[in-house]
Amino acid sequence: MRLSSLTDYAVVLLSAAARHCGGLARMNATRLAEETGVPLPTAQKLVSRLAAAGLIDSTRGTGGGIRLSRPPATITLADIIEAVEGPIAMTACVDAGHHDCGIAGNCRVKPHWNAVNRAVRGALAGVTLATLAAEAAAPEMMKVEA
Amino acid sequence: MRLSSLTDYAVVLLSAAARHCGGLARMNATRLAEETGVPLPTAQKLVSRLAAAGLIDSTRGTGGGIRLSRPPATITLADIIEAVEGPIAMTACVDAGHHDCGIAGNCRVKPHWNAVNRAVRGALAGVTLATLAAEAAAPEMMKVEA
DNA sequence: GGCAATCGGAACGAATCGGTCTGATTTGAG
DNA sequence: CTCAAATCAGACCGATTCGTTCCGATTGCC
Repeated sequence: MRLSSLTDYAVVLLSAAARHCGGLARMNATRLAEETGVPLPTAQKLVSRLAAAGLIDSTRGTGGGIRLSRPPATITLADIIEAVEGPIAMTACVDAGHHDCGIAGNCRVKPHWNAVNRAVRGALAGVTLATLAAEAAAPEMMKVEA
Repeated sequence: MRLSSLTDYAVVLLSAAARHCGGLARMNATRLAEETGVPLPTAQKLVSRLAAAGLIDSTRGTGGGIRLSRPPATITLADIIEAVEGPIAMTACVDAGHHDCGIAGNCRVKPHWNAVNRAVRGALAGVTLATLAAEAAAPEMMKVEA
């Protein structure tokens, strides 16, 4: 129940991009890496995936770079996670294409997984990049959940 | 963003246990494995973890077995996930004891992760074992989210 | 006191994830 | 028009984690 560190990096990179003129200015992966501390090769890899998912527009060549393809308020955490890790499927049952579950017919829990899936995805879709890029959080958010 | 297959198995096992006399009758790992299709060694391992987490009471020796330590309605999906996978921490930042994040001070996203964490955990805590063990789901729940 | 059955922990193998390197493509200057 | 610099894009390799399997410790019955 932990999202990969690549996803964490992706959020950091996108937040940094969003903070620069609201993401309208053209950035490149190298500068984003320097600014955030994310290793450059990793940042390049993430840029590729995010571009493939349509979250950012990338332009090659000298003077090229990347840019958010949508306003930060319309990019949700669920979008970012799906772009980096693939579809949000809590169990293999839910993921289309994986029907090799040994339990199969006996599994009486399977019908409930989709509801769980939607609940989690809904929670993630409620967080936008605009929120994540905000400078300071409310004090209550600073408290570490023990 | 997918919970491990062990967690999936744990939910199946606990649901099966809950269905037998509301979990009051004493079951053993072998029978649960036969009934659900979960491999026996895996079921045994899960029983150990669930017992260590206090979700079930286990008794060794001939005629021993396991039993839910609480009513199914008071056991949430979040409890099961934490028992099998450990604390629900979406990022390494949130998990206490892991402070080796290379970004550290520069990371302006970190304050927001706890809020995300609580949102996801809240969604999981809203699903109880009693719900998961119910025989049939509403028709809308059967629809696969493409 | 011996035996059988059960849970509990430790070791092995496999798969996925993260990081690095090299190549293809485009723009700008000369 | 040609060359060169800069950028994104894809392929390879090592490392960590996950899942499985096997063996030992403990308990109750005979």
